[in-house]
Amino acid sequence: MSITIKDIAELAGVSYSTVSKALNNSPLVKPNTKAKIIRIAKEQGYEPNFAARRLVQKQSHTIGLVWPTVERVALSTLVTKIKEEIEKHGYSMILSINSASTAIEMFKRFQIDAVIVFEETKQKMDASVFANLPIISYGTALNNEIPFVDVNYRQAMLLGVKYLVDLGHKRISFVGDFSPVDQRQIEKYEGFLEAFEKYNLPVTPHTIVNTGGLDWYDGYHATKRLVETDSTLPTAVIGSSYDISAGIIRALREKDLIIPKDISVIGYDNIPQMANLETPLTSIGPPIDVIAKEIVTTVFMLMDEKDSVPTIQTIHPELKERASCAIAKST
Amino acid sequence: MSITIKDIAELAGVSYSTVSKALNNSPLVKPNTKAKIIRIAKEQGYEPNFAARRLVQKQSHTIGLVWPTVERVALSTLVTKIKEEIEKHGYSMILSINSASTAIEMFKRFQIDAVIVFEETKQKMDASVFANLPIISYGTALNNEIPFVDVNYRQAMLLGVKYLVDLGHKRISFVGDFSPVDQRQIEKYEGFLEAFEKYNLPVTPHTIVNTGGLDWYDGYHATKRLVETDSTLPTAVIGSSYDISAGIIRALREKDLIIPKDISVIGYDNIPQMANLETPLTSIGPPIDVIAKEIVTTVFMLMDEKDSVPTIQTIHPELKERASCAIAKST
DNA sequence: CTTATAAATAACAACGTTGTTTAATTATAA
DNA sequence: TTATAATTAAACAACGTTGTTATTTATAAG
Repeated sequence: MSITIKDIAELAGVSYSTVSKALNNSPLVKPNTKAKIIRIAKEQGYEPNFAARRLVQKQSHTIGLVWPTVERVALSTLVTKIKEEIEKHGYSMILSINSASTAIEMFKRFQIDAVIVFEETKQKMDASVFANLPIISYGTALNNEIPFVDVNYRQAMLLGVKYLVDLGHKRISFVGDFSPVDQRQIEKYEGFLEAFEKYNLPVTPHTIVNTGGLDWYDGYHATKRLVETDSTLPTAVIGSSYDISAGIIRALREKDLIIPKDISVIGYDNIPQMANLETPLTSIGPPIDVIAKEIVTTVFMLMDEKDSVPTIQTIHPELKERASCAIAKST
Repeated sequence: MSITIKDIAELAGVSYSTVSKALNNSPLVKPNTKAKIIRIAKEQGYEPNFAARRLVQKQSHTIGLVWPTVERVALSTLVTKIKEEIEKHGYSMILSINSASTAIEMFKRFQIDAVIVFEETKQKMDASVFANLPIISYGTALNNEIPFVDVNYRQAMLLGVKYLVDLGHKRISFVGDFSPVDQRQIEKYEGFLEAFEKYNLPVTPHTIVNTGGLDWYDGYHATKRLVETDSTLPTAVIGSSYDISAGIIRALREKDLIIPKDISVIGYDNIPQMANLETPLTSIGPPIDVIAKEIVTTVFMLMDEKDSVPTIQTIHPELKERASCAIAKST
């Protein structure tokens, strides 16, 4: 049996309501008694029962994050950032790796104040599951009722292509996976094509390189194939993700192509790790802290007043210059 | 204001205690009334208040997992497995990426029934933090009071070396990171040396290859260095982790060395992903499900009766044959 | 010295459940 | 019928807090 405010009340010779006030640092109790009560509480190793507290105050000051695909590293940086952001608001974050609906059920048991969902695939979820619960999704729109924080992938590609064009590049390749399951990858691909059209760039058989996967070696193999053809090489390459870009760099280096002297490279995913690659990579996409901040801000807005939040919120990408791009050699 | 059993009682024309019993499927209420109450509850979208329930029943049927280093993929498979194992016991799992002591504080607020800690570095934690809380650690001993599930890395290396020796190999290399911070890596290294001595194998400058890091490219570079020397190549290589082994395979393939015809490879980390590498890799270490099961079993033992659990529990490794080892060519 | 006023504490009613006790109803046997 | 047992439902006391209201005690004003 753990110790309660009643036990402390007894020991201090006051009523338990006084103990409650003292421990909550209420001005309604005399400094003397307050000090004494706090002392006794500490001595006795008192730990508040949060179930009881939550029964009367409705909030838990905790936000739940649903993250069923822990195996995907890409998001882990974002998760960490979101946690930090949440803590700035004086809240805690808790994680579940269950599917969205199971996770939400569990979070409700813990009287979580709001939920953030990272889910790769669109879920059919009964509206009753998230009724009266501030909830937001990132990555995939779960449902048209649930506010959704999105990234403008097309604009990111436009940004990247424009940057390269401004440096004088014309032969640009896109190395990415555009398997039909992942909407985000497709948007990157389409964004690239859009930009290509906009800048009137020449499409060749090597403009688009399909990796067929999202791992580093998928990018590696694809790039290997690209650079081993006899035709003229591109002067710049855009990789569709952090991992793929790592593979690209590896393959280029093996061919003794020097970045950015011989070839320029841009990678999608604006994360700090980009700087740690063999060549620090110029990257596109919203900086990870911007995404984190946006998500967290939206959640808190949602908790304040449900109606003020737009259903879709789009984050705009930025370009972060590092050391992997140079002016195109005049060919 | 959400709906409570009292509201349902009113609607059903019974007392709230009857509603409670009906919803808990107690035999003390007539099937008729029970059905009616359940129907009304469903109609009204009743959701139990778990804070209230927990106030009277002390258990939450949830286990917390502290996992401060989400960025490390290696463990994510294990985390997923542990979750499944916990669910087999009818419990839920919840995650925190905070440091151990912060996470435990939060878990206590949620009346978590037990805690599992994955922590890379030894923590100094006040005993009061985990007093009266079933807690267990994996990976690193947190504290001599907290039961600790360990892996016998030395034995794993012995197993691997023995297996290769039995296949006739004599020139075996160990590719791994033994930076002084990670105790586990060091034990693998020492285990390898121990085995080498036991089987009287010849130590050469290439017996031990230090990667200086745990990423795939660390293994890749190290192996590259190894195979590009002029001296006689080893006939077998042991990689100290999944990622490093992936790098080893890549480097060997690039040198047109065929696995296992030209060279045999064993990787530490007995995870299913080993089968998906370019060459399915024979691996050593406790199978991930065995580790998960051991951890979860220990936690439940701990919840039952605290004293029955030994402070250190060692899991023994196994060798999983796949396609990466062959009989040594007679040189 | 009252008496009004402020400060400090005590008392008590929530919060939404569960589990135990008590009461009311119904069925069964004498 | 009536006493008795079995079934069903109601009543009530927890669980450990917080917040509101009531009471006591100290302080100041007249």
